[in-house]
Amino acid sequence: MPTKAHHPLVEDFLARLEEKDYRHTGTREEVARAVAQQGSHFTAEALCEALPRVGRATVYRNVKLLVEMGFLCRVLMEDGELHYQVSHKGHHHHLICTYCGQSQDLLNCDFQGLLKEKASTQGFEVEGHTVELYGRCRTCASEATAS
Amino acid sequence: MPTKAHHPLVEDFLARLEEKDYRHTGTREEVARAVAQQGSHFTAEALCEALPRVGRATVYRNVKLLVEMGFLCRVLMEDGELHYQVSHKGHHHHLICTYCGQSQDLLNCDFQGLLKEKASTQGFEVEGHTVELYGRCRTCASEATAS
DNA sequence: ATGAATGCAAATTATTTGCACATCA
DNA sequence: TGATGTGCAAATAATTTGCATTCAT
Repeated sequence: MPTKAHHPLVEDFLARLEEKDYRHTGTREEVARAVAQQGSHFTAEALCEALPRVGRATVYRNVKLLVEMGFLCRVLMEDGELHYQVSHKGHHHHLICTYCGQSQDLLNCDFQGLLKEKASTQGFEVEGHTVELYGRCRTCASEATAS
Repeated sequence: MPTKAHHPLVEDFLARLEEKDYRHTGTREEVARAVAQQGSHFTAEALCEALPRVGRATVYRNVKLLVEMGFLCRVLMEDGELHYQVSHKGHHHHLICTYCGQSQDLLNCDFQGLLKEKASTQGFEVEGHTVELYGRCRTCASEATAS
């Protein structure tokens, strides 16, 4: 018997499960809660560690579900490692700080039109895109300047 | 004793090896040649298959070297599979057709300025970025229209 | 000669799958 | 109850590593 949600992501996930005729289980709620408590981005492994009582396979199955439902998105790190991050709906891109590792979203930035226009000059119809930006965040930038 | 190169990528790679004090071996040349003969993008596995006489580990080691030297770049497919593709130096992005699988480069498209400007409003200093575009290429688009 | 490169097999890492058991509707 | 979900352990897939051997300089 699931507890009250207390977190928008958890609530939305549970609501959507019902909508899609998936079952609302205690384990799914735990996974969603663990996701909500992670930092800006995390690995499947980190989730497993945060959920020692939940089997790895189940963690992976639910992460996949969360991705399919649009609650999580995949983030490819510069070194090729795959991370996940809570997906802010709508177009957005990731600003990944290579100094402290934090990731933030790039807001108010619509490339879709520009991308489509550029690609169309080569006859290519853009249907989707991913953008990852690497660099240093405000904090790390100011620390570098200070020292 | 290595043969004459006959392909810019192979020649450039061999030249750079010397420059960096790596050894110019027959195996390295074979790997470079196989890379040059791949389609627009390929997996490490495909290279291994094209080079049955070369050990997997060696293929991986040399792919890594090619990436470090900037001759190859990683391409993340929509399904998460990692491919490689010959890197056209300078900024460029990939147009990956999800219908036929071909990848082409998006030319004459400099986002760096725009990206930096947008990110700077959040105090983020962009140092690098990746962009992958998914959609359909000219050929697949026209086929879809025709049918 | 001697240190780097290679091949092979074993080790890792990340993820998926089969199946018996538990749980939700 | 009856299907869906879960845990576990085994299976896979992708990549890396250890080490004896080979090769380039």
